[in-house]
Amino acid sequence: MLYKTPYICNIIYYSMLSGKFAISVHILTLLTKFPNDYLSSEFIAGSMNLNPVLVRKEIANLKAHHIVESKEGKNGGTKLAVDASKLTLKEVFEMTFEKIGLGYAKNQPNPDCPVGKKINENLAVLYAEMNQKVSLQLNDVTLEDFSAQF
Amino acid sequence: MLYKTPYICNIIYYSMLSGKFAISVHILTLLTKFPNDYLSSEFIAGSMNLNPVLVRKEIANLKAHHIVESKEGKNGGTKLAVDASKLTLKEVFEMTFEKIGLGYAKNQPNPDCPVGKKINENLAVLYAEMNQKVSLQLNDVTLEDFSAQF
DNA sequence: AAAACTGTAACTTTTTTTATTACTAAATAA
DNA sequence: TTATTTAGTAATAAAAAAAGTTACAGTTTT
Repeated sequence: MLYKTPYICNIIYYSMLSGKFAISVHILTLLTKFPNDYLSSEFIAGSMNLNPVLVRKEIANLKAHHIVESKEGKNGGTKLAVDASKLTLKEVFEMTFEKIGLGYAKNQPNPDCPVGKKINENLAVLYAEMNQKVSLQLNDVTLEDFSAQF
Repeated sequence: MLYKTPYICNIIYYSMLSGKFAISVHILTLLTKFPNDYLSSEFIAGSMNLNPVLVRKEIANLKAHHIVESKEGKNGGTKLAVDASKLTLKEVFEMTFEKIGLGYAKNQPNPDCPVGKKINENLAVLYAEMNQKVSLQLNDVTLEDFSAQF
């Protein structure tokens, strides 16, 4: 009897690409430039010099947000599912789960120290304001605007 | 004959702490709270739950910018060298070499693709504007303001 | 002279990111 | 109807980055 892998993944493992926003914007710009074609992950990966599997993972996220659609099989690929003039970079920003900020120390600070106890909370307030300002900025740039620069 | 290490380091190796800004702000807040004491790296590390050597490395950077001073030897440590009401978080931001942004894809994009060729340049323009807005925000917060929250 | 610090080099370990391999499923075209 | 191309995704491996550790020279203070 042949053992067949059951094609199930219990461990939810998702590569956390460091530049998710940059990668998503790159993908979306390409799709905007070729609005009538289904672009393959291989082609997109070629423009980004990135592994095609990682491109497909990012596309999976964009698909979950219904801004692109894919077609499997020969001549398959991905194309834009929305109007580039209607999609703002703020929406892309939110889809990539990214947050602006200047980081937190990795370890949990000492709760017995008055500073340690509240440092992350106070930094969070500072960073929240940053996010608000950045969101306003990104809300003014549509994918069409951004793509028109190329 | 005993071999003695020559106390020279040719390879410039500097741990690139991910939350340099957060760590520096934490250190500076502690120094502001205890303006009359030289705080040891051990003490600071205890509040941050971080290795003392890493604290000393961050302090080295702050020293290079002349905003703190250290004293070696017994009862030594670090204290603020400037007025907390004169130092803004924008200055700290700049000292930690941090830049706001949403990242770049790690690999160099394909220069033969019109999008790959210009993607980083166009993202940089976007990010530059973000930095400007964030700088304006941080310029309004002094170390004294921030520390007063604790 | 002992003790308590800073400063910093040289590793080591851990964690995070990125890449690869492998295979299922789907769609197309010859 | 069969070969081919493509998406989707699991599992693993490799590479890179971050954090931690050890060790010790040099400084002050007591």
